[in-house]
Amino acid sequence: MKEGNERKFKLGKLFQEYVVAMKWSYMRNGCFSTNPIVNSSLFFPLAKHVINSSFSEFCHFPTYCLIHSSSSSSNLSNGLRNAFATHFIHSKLIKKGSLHHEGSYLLNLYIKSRLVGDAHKLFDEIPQRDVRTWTIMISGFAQNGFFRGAVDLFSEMLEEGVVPNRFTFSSILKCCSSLNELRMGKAIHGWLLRNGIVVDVALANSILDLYVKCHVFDYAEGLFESVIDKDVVSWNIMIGAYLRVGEMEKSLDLFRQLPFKDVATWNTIIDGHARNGLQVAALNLLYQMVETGPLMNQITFSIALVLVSSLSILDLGRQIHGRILRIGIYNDGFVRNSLIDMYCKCGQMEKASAVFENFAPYFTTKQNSVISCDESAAAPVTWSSLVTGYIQNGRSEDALKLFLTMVCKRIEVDMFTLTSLISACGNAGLLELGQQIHGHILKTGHKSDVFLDSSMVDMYAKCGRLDDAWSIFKPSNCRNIVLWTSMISSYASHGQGSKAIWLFELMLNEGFRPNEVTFVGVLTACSHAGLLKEGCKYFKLMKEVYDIKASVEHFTCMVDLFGRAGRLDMITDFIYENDISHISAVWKAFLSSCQVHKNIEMAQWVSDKLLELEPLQSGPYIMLSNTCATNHKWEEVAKLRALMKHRGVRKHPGQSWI
DNA sequence: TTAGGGTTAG
Repeated sequence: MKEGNERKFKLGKLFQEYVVAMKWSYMRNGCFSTNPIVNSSLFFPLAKHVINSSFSEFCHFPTYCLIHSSSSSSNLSNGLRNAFATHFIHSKLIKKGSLHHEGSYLLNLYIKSRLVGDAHKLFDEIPQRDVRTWTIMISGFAQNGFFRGAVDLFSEMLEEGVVPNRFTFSSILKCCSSLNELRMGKAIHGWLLRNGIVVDVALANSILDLYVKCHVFDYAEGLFESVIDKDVVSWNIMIGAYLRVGEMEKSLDLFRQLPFKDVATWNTIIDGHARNGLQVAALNLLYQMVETGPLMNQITFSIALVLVSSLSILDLGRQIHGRILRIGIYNDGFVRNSLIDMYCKCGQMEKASAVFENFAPYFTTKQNSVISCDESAAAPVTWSSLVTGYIQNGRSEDALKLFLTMVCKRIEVDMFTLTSLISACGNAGLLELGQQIHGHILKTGHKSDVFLDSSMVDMYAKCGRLDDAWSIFKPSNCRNIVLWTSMISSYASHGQGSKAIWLFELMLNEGFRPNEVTFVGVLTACSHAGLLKEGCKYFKLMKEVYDIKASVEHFTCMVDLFGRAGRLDMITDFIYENDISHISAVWKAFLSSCQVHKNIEMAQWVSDKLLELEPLQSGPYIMLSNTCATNHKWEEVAKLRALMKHRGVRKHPGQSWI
């Protein structure tokens, strides 16, 4: 037998053993019936493929198998299949004693199966490691997000005297941009130039990406201009760069100049518009893509669904859902999650949970302890989306039930979910549950997170525990404007105006720039503490120093401020000076001030203004009627009630939990 | 080169 044929024969034998072992494993996991490999229509073409292929192709066999089975409704995880196959092949190679020759193939396979730890162990066992071996390991680390590890490996490699190649550099440059290590990246760029290394397009693109990610635009533009054989990737990087900093004209200019736009070009430009608040333009671009552009991929669908969510066009969302089903990319984790998120944001919780339920088998397989790397990474996002969806749709109870299910199923509850849950506890006044979740966070030793801290401060404050809120805020080492605002607003809502202002001044001293919400907190603090002068000062500061346009919330705070200070006369001037007489919320605040000060004439005038804006709302009638009642004007009260009845305005009675 | 979930006001 010729050497080549012998090799094929051996591979065929190996394949048979593999299939037998795999079947056994499926049976043990109770997944036999759903196993696509036992389906004969798949089995024979695959067998043929493997027997005719080289060893390296054989190593990709599980991936190949996965591509074919991913559109069927297999509930067996891909990662498991890959991991199993990889371990199996590894054991065979050890028996054959050919780890020496085939080591880098196997290493590649471990990386593809995302078994980075196993790959590293194998890497240490391989006796002779060349550039190839090192590069597979380094890029494997980089692909799986272990950027520091990759950089450490890189320096080890240099110490051992192995000379890196283009691929090594490309991987390391990716790490530099992810770690924001501009200096290291620049050093590598310089080294390449000094040593006359041929910088091909791919490598140039890595450098371009580094400069873009590290925000050195002049370098990026210079490099972009100087690269002669630019490919579509180079263009896409530059287009994306301009979009990220809001340079819409520049990005569109490049977009128009580019003759061959690929799917990534379109995805970049559509998403970039959406992220810059230009949703309608993004939608038009999407339509343009459907008509004249390349075929949409799963990323396009994901982007489109996010766009639909922000525009709340449920019909379009449904159409996209249909298209996703037809194309058969329903199993993509991102697409699935965007779909759930879209239904949540459009208030369609039933639809959202239906999509979620369709994937339930993925998660229940955990009982059989088969959950893959891919799915364990995707699952918490999906759960989190649904939990958050329930909370945002005011269904805290459903959210909490789902949370309990997650705990029972031992699905990792990540920071995103915990943040939403804490916020829900705050809104519902569920102090005990909030404390339990807080305890859970402390026990599991999650890292400090500014989102979580903000919602925790808010939760404790809303549940009346200002001291606990402070004890979260004080030691926090990752303060941002939202966290400061939460604490300032907490003091404000507890009537501790001077403390809120003290904290605000402290924040300014530390160099934080207040946003519109911060000023709502500060103005509320002033109004609750009767600090008329300070309130006016900060309102001016907001507009003149921080260039923040006053919104309805700020105006109502100001009206409230004048009202509580008993300066009803100032309110009218304020309303006309700021040209806000068309905003009903302002008049409502005014009316409630009239009620507090028992000023019946003013209340009458204000409620007339309010009724011009909202003739069918019960609020103005009720508030005016209450003002009359506090002044014992019972005839007026009766007249108002009659008028309401005549105009068909109904007041829904309030209800209390107590 | 391109994609998903979280915090603060009223």
